[in-house]
Amino acid sequence: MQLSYGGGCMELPEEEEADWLCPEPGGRGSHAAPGRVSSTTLGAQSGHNKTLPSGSTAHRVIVHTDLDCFYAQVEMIHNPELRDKPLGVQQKYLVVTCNYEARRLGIQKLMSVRDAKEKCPELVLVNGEDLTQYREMSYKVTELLEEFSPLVERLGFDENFVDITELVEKRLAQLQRDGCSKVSVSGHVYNNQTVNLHDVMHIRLIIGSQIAAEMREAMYNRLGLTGCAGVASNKLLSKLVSGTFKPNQQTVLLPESCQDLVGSLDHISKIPGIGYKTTKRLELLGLSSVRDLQTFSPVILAKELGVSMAQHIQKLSYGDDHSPVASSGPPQSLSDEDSFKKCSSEMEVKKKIEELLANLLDRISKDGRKPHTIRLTIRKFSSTNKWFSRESRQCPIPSHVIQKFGTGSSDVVAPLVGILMKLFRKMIKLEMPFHLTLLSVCFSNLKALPTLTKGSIGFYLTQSSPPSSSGKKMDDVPQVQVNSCSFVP
DNA sequence: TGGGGTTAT
DNA sequence: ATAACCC
Repeated sequence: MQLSYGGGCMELPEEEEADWLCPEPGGRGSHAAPGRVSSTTLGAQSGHNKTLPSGSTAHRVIVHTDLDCFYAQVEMIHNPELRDKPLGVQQKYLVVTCNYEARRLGIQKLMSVRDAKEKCPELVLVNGEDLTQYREMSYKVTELLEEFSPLVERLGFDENFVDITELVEKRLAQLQRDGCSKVSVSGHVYNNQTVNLHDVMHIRLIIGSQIAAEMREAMYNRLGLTGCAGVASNKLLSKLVSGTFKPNQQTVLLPESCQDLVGSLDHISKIPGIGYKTTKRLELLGLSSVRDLQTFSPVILAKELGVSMAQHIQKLSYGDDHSPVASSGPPQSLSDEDSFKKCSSEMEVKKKIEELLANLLDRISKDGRKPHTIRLTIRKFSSTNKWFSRESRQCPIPSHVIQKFGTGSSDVVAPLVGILMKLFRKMIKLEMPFHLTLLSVCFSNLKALPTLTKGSIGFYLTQSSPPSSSGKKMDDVPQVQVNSCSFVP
């Protein structure tokens, strides 16, 4: 089967199609009570009816989406000439991602530019150190997915989790009302497992696969982006299964294949949530396969990692993950960083900080919210270094500086540079030689502007004393400090 | 090894 | 403030 799109065709695997006889079309209680997921009654096969309480975590349908080589795709949309060429996106000395043309020629993610050029001299490289266009496209994707369900959680710039449980229940109810005829899976079924049309969870997941296909179609038609999707009953599983058929395909996991999926991972470090450090500690305990972790003594594991961590990762090893899809909403922090070979004088530091700050101020003004905390992070050069060690200092932003954020051209730069240089001196003694390889500035504790509702104190204060638009001599005029009031949202 | 992000301690 | 995790 092929789905055709504006710009071409996308291959999708065959549909598995079958009749699904609806036990109880349109009958009793087909409308869900507000606040709860609609009851689903299974006719013929079940001896007991099942009801999902609102917020139940037991029968969720989760989609994980994962764009194909995201940065490279954005660059190709921007410059279609690059379409048919091997393309890599470069940050400093690294090719951080590349298109599939380049992958066919042996280029891999995070390969050094040296190795990449050696492997493939025709490789076209574009600089991807400025993330602006990627970030913008990334949020367009998240917003598109939010049209399906408000429960969308971002993971990096190119992945999202969507909890579509309620949407699935609606469609299920609609199918039953229609006296439904057919339900067919979209995309792959993990393990080629046979769908049991008398199993409601199978039906839910199949409906989920259709929704996932609609999501991918919308991403392609409206944004020009291709990607993978995985459908399963929790975040962990949806993420693991989305990667099983790689470029631009989707896969649904039925519950019976869960153990096969986690068992297919060749190492515990492949479980999302088990990172570098935990992997090392588990290896010291002699654990390397997922089965090793599943069958290891929980008591001894807890002695090494603490009860909480131990229970958490052991559950993960079974494919158990009850963590909710937490809507990301707008970002919690905005940061800008730059790495370099060497920075060793206060003047250079100040210059870099001013650059980072200028970019951040631009971004924060578009965001609309105001940061109440600022942080400076550095990385010191060290040959024997534990290689990624950063130090940071943060402080509140004075309220009189916060005021000046939204208001266009006001001079917020000087006081912030002052603050950042003070933070810098807390970490670096200027009388000692230093050698930095990274500087980063971060705005956090972002607060929405107070909403001026009729009746609020803020409303009348700003009505009687509107902000001056002169922008220059605001310091002479006593300003109403709306943001520092205790009634901000 | 980049340039971002998040949550837990 | 750092350390862990994710991409």
